Amino acid sequence: MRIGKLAQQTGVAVETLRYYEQEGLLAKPARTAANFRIYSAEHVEQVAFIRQCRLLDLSLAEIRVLLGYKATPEQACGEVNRLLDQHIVDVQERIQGLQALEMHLLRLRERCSEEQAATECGILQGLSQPLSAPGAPCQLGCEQACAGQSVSSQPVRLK
Amino acid sequence: MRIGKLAQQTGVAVETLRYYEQEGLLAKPARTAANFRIYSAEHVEQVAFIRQCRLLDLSLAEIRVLLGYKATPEQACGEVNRLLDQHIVDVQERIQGLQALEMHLLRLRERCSEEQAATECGILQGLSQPLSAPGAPCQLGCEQACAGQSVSSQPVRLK
DNA sequence: TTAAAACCCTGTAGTGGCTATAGAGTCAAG
DNA sequence: CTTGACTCTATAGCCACTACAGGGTTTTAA
Repeated sequence: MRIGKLAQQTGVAVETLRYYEQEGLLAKPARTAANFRIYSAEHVEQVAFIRQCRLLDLSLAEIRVLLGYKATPEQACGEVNRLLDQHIVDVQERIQGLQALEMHLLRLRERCSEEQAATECGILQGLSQPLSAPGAPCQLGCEQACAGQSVSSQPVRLK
Repeated sequence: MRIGKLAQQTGVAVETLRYYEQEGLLAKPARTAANFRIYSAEHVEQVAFIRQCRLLDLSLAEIRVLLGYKATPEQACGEVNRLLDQHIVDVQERIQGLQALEMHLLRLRERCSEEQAATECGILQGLSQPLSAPGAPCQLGCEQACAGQSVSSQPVRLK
């Protein structure tokens, strides 16, 4: 099958398939005399695997590792477990960072409920407040609600 | 003050400050005879504002809009409210996407509890399963636990 | 006084995971 | 024989930085 059909069957864009091949995730397919890529059932399976991993937000580097373990089945899969455990921790940390962020945004949003001149806008005022000293509870005027939940001085890794 | 001190005071890297200037977020400062940037107290305030916004994960484009409203204070701030509301919705959607992702990852992780050959590994097996038809409950073997919570066919916008 | 260290400048390339062109060639249907 | 759909390579763009390279300037200490 040619690349368009593989894209259709797997739900992965044609350009992305070429990109995966370039990145060494997808085995190089045979070519026709006119240099068109020709894929087999194994390629379909491989793309499905990659796609599953991407839906779980594994990076291409992590997927490369997993593909390595698939290729050498005699190897113990402890590394697979560790990789997944670490990924789960990463996801959980991102969730926590985003939840703290959400709370700060909601508090900030409360400060301006109606249309008014920008000088009066509690939101712009809240955003204009200078950085508090390290250890201060909250930079956005939500001391009660956000007690102890200060915005970190380094942006959280949210992606 | 020179760029290094501004960086120190605001907690924003020197290169990032130059980048913000290039992107039109930070007003161009005066220069010494030797072409060094010289910043004023207003610059400090502006960088603090930008940093606050970045800590709240607002994009540089969004910050540009907010800076515009700060510069024209007579304008009503309804747009500010709408921008923030949309950003809150975005964050909430990201949280939901990540929580669904976390559940799928935990279910997948349950499938392999010990060291064994990769061929036996429930995780690699789970990741190898072909894409299910649209509407199927779960592609990872967690039909009970994830009932109705199928992994979306498009990757969630997690960033 | 002079040497070293610390700072600053511009410009460019890299990150990840695609996406979107440009400009060309190939193939199937009418 | 032409039209349209498909394919090819190569390159640039996205975001918000980060990290050089290769120079110039200022400060500090011997």
